[in-house]
Amino acid sequence: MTGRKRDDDGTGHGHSADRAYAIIRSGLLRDEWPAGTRLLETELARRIGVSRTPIRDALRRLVNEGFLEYAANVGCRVRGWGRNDIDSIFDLRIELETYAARRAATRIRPGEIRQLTELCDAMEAVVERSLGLPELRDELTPLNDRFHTVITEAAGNARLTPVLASVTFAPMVLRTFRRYREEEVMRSMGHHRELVSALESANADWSAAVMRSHIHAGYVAMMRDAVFEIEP
Amino acid sequence: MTGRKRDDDGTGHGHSADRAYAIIRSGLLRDEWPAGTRLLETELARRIGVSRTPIRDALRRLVNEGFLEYAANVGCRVRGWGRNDIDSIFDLRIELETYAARRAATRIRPGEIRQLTELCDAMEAVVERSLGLPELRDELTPLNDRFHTVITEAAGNARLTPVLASVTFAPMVLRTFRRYREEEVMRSMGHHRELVSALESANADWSAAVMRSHIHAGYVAMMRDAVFEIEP
DNA sequence: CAGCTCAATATTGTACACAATCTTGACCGG
DNA sequence: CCGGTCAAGATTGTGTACAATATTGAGCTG
Repeated sequence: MTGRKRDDDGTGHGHSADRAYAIIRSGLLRDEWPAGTRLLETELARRIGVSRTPIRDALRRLVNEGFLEYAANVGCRVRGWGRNDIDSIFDLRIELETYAARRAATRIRPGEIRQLTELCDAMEAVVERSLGLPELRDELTPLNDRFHTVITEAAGNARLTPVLASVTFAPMVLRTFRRYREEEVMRSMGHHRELVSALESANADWSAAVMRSHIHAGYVAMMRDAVFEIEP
Repeated sequence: MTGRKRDDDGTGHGHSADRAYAIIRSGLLRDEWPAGTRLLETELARRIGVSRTPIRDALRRLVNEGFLEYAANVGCRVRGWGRNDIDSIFDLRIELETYAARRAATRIRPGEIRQLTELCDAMEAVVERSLGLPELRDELTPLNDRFHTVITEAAGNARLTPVLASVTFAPMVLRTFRRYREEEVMRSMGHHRELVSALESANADWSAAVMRSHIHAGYVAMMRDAVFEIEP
């Protein structure tokens, strides 16, 4: 890890607020609270062992990132998602990541190509190890994340990275690989290798087309057997 | 100057944080502080007449919207804009608003078409009145904003509106009309009318093409005679 | 019994005091 | 004279008390 002595994402505050943010976010990713649950500032403050002030900062960040919904004088609720949210998010990802791949094809540098290749190697090694144990596939998520981030940043649009981060609805996307069938994992790895080839040959249209296929395939896996809540 | 802290409106429950947010945002849009200026919580609290707590909430929102930069234990600075930022933002607007127009063409409802027509009427009335007085063109901004928002929401993608807002609400986009030449204002009004026609005929490709032209034209006006700061 | 009123309670919003951290500038040594 | 060091001041981060507002549920009314 590089020298990051403190929260560095631009909205971080002090130490307590960061800790509260990390703890609450981790609970949300573990589905600790069902959708619609009110997160009470006092209770969180007691559980985490800080005052309400840093809790409020943490909750505001989680609202901004789409984990929670906020209402004045009422507070925060855990956000649920339905078919409509998944459709919206994947639709936007198709637009934005395809745009990123198209631009990256003519801008990416050799060092970034090398990073992508190494990430492919690492992901395939994880796949190899996880053949009978789907839980191990969770290790793919951070590698896949970095793969896409390298392409996003190679696109050379300063605002694209934060926009894409705000679109990617973490609670949902984080578990994508769990829904994949084994052959879909293989196909995903193939897409990654093909993307590297397309980018390396500076072929913008090819790069964009592979990325579009890649995200469509993820959408199908996400929608399969999905059970959605009733939205009020 | 005119900040009266008691009973500022008829609603009676004006939240201090909302009021602080509105006041600071208004100052930022009026270029009250040069880029790089530190906004001190204590001073803002004194000027606005509330405590630091709602000021901090307002500053967090403005950081999230891209008006300010934040550093831990240092506070907020007014964000400056360079050529790279403008390129990035208009590039993203082209992608996202074109996507919105393409989708809206087959989803927009008669009531929304009517709204767009009325907004065109209102904008053209403002243009008429402002022929010799470019300052009056600032009145176009909220109308133009609503025009684009109607199309964005007609696209039927739940996540698109906040994403576009986070890209578009940048301070410089809000001042676009001041940079337009008179014939460019006319062309912009023409684009709006053409968009309504394209949407009304449910022609997705036509709608997308007009929107793309519309934003390209705005980009050219924004870049003309622009003087950029030296970025650190 | 359904629906409403309204007071008691619970929860968020704000103010303020203190702690932690950064910034500034004088002082010192080379 | 220049650069580093460190203490004093300035500014943000956190804790806590109180005010404003929403929620809840009992009691009332038709």
